[in-house]
Amino acid sequence: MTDTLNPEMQTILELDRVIHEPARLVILTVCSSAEEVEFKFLETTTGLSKGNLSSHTSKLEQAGYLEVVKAFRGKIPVTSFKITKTGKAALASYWTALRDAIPNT
Amino acid sequence: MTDTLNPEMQTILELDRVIHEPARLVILTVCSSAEEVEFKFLETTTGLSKGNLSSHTSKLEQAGYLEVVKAFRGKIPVTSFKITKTGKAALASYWTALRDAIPNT
DNA sequence: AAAATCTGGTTTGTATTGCAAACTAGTCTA
DNA sequence: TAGACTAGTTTGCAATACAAACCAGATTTT
Repeated sequence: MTDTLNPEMQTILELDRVIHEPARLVILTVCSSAEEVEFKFLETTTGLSKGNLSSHTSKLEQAGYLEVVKAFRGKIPVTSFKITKTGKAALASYWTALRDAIPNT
Repeated sequence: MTDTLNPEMQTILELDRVIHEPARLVILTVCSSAEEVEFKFLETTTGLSKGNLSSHTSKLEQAGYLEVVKAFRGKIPVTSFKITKTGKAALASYWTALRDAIPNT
């Protein structure tokens, strides 16, 4: 029993809270595996409510992790999301931090 | 591009929020690696404020994940924590869920 | 022995969040 | 042209995370 927390635990305390929220982690991870992802797709696949999804994507946009692309399909508005470089990097180091922290048994 | 979220992402959306909070994850993980852990020890090692630490441990107690042991060392009160069976189980399945969700690259 | 200080926490107040219900803006249908 | 549908945003509220303030008692100082 020492007096210092092991480093992995420290990194957990410093995890990026924007990404740590499960809904946003999923959104970002989905976006990281495709060129561009539509709002509607995220809504149906994640099961998040529109409102909830909207605020999480806004937060990810504000953080600079997601780029929001507004377009029309015919006359119908379609909102899509693209992960940014910053977003990719942040996600990667989030996963890395976690991977290092998980007890390996 | 399908219409179903992969299962790992689903489990992320269902993560135990009591454990997901970084402070509590650290507290619980530390407690899982020792018979009994003192408040003071957690305070100094984690760097959490007393108040913050107090409310997180209360929450873990309410969830049935931690047992709180109140005692005296001489005349000084000492509060210690022991992880419960439920707590151990919850922590284990939290880690498992995460391990399964982490992209393996 | 009174006052001040220290120890070990708990409670309170506040700002931030996560969430869905309600709303907005426009399109399609009867 | 009224009503329903699509695609999202905004609003209101309950729950959090956090530290400042507080409390009970032990110890030290004057």
